[in-house]
Amino acid sequence: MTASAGGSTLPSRYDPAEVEEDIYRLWEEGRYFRARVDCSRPPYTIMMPPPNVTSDLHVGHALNNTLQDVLIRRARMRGFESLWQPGTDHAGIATQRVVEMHLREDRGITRHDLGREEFVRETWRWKEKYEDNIVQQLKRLGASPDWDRIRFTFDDGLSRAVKEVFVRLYERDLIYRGDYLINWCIDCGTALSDIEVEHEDKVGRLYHVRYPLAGSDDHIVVATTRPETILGDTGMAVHPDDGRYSHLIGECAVVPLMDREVPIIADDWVDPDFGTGIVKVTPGHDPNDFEMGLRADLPTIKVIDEDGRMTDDAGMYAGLDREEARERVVEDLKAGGLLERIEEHEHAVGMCYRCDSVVEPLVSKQWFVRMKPLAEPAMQVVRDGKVKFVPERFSRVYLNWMENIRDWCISRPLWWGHQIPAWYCAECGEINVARQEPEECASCAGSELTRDTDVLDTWFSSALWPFSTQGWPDETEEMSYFFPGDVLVTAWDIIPFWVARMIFTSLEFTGEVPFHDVLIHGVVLDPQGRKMSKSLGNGVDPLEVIEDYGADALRFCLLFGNKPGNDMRFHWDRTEAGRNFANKLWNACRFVLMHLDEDDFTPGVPDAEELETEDRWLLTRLHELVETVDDHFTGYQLGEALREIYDFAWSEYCDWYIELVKSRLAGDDSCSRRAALQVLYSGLSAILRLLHPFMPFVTEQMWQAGPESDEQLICAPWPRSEDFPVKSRARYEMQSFMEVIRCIRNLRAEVNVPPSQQVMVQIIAGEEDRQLIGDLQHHIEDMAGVSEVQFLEGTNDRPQQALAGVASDVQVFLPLRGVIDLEREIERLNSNLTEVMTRIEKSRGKLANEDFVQKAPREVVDQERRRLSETESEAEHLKRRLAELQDEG
RNA sequence: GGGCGCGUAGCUCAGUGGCAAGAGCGCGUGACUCACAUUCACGAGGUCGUAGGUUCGAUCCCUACCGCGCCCA
Repeated sequence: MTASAGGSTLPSRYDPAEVEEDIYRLWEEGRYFRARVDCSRPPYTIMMPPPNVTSDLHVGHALNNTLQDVLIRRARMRGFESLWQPGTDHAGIATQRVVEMHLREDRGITRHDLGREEFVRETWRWKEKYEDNIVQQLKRLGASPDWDRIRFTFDDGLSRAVKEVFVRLYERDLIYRGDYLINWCIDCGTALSDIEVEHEDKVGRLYHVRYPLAGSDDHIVVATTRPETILGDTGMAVHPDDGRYSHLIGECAVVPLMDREVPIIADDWVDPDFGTGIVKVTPGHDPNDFEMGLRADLPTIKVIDEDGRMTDDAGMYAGLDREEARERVVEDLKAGGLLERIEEHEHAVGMCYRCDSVVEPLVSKQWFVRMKPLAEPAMQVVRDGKVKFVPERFSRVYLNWMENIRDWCISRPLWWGHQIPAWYCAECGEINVARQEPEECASCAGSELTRDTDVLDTWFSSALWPFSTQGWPDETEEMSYFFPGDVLVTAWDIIPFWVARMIFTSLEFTGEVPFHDVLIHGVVLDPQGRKMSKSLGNGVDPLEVIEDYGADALRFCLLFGNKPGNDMRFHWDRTEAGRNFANKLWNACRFVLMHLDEDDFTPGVPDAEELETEDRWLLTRLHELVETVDDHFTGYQLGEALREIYDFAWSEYCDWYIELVKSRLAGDDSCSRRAALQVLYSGLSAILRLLHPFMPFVTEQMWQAGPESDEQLICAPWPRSEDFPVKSRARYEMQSFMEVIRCIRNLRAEVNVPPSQQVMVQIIAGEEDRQLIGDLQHHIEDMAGVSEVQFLEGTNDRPQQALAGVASDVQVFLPLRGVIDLEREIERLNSNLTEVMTRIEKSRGKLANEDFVQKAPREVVDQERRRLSETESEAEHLKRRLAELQDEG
């Protein structure tokens, strides 16, 4: 693959399937993804959000990783020592569930048939398989992380970090164990943290129940949506300022069906407007009631157990399923005349975010992280801008969550995960938390120690990802060089799950933020705007897209027109646009290379005196393009950056510049030809380099066929705007020229002159324009199918049988005797004139406004004046032409 | 109840306090033009959700409202 291979040997269509695998191998063999500690260079670090080993990747992962790959590839080209840290997540409960399902379906057994050790071994096998799939998928996508550094949240090193963090937090009294109200998913058989519960509004029933007052014939009425929890009531509550009930505070009520006397207390939390203004307090099964119970020192009674059955404390309802119990309780209340009425009522029901079943709040002995002291500094770094969210609004989501944070329940009764490093002493009951299994109890020296069987919430280990992957708790070179990371790229839905937790653990254990920027992207939805899900079967498999359209097309589709933070719908249309664009580039490259082979060629920008107008224009535009693209990158506006490059490459480079230089390439002037080639190649080279982070395969493939293939594109230097000289005059000239071309093409189309038919064009223009057009005359002939350009004096010999058009102060005539329909021509010119006149009116209106002229910036006013004078001359020319035609007719 | 986002061309979406507001797809007309029909040229299509306000100037900033979606409680 050298320069001599040339463009002519390349097929006329880009076939991604043909090249992607080879190109990826080329990068891997060149070890370009590798990041080394190199203090002579600045580092740039991105931590890949580790995908779960539960299953293959979906397009959401494709978006997430494409964004990261774009950033890391550009950083690499800009000379940073760029680490993209890859890895996967053991995803405790999710993985355990899929493996269990697999065992059930394939072998008809449960995890209990295997036993804990064997089940964990089985799950490791699952992990190996899916991690491998995930890696293969990422490679197909073109992702360029440092594969040598791949980590897993459950590997030895990370497990050591998890243990270390647990022990230290315990020693600092930031982890504790106790009986508290938690969310329990009966179907998953596990505790859930607050954020794993989703609230859904459902229409249910509100039962108004009579509670007799102790020592009185009177009763009070309480509204509840969960009558079965009456069995666990240990108090009643009213708002302290609620005058209706102040006399009841301190009295007792009798819990129906249980004959238990419970106190009536006052608590601020009670909403006087809800129901009757009196609530029952069930500390064992409601989070708010639990808090109230603590405040008023009420006992806690657990009437529903972890299987969803009523406990012995539920009296005669013991053993019933909670649903059955509800029915029975309602019947019995009715029978006892204690049910006043039932009404329909909409209320939020907590559902497990994983299995969608109704969560049971219950009191259970679990491990917790004390959040308040950890949250405070984690909020501060965001308020101070040490961690910046893009878009900024997500910092509010983060702060809002942190402000209302409750202690984090971290224990899970699972087998797949980091087992909690706590041993209980059979003799004295002491909890021994240690990095290694203790030989004896620290308190009583007893030797009978049993380890807690629970494991930690997966997110506990994910929270350490930014530093545990770098060798922490050891003081590694990596820690001091690559940490903290530069940017984290993730979807908004895991800000609380993951982003927040990384920030506070990182601050607690390293004293630093884990990353400086957080780029938030949206969720990829199906074409109808629904979330992709397995149950709907509307998911899009990234591999399928890659196979049909190529990885670059998929990446294009995910990036083009996508704005940070906004969700996006997946559209095959856009994938097709990506494929077409790749093909367009491919062909542009073929064209350039085809001409490069003919003599030896050195890349570079020619001397100023060798440049033609179009060359100066292209170089100027390249200068602007690089600046704009860099600006967009600074703001993480990757979609906009891509759009800029796309527009430039397709419209300006291909449609205009290439067309303009064709004649020079075919001509005899070797000096002009050489200059054209150099500018042509400069443009192509810049486009390939700018586009490489977005569409790495096709760009690398074309680079390999070009004259600089001794170096791979992946490590070629990122373009600098100062490499391209700016000539604003050229931009102005080209604009005028393009207007003239469009005008001619327009007139031709007006009367359906086919491209094959050459026409003669007559032009009337002022001295300056005439000079300009004269210089570019040959281009006009090439690009508008013109056989000859004649310049006319404005006053005499104005053409009669001709179509007329105006571009600013230039009048263009197509003398087409015989095909002109006078009526239609007059009509057309009239409608042009009307449009021009409205513009003039608008412009004059503005300039007539004193305030505008005085207060608007000088440039804006000047620009408006220029615009007016141009439009006025257009109107003049149109009017004159109309007059001529009307005389004729 | 609190917070957030969205509403711009037929569809999906970008965008900006000041050009005649853009793209992709779709649509209409013409062309197999020697890099590319996964193409080229030309065109149609928008009161930038509604009503006020700030401003010399608002699609953009502010307020209210309507419609859609999301998050938190």
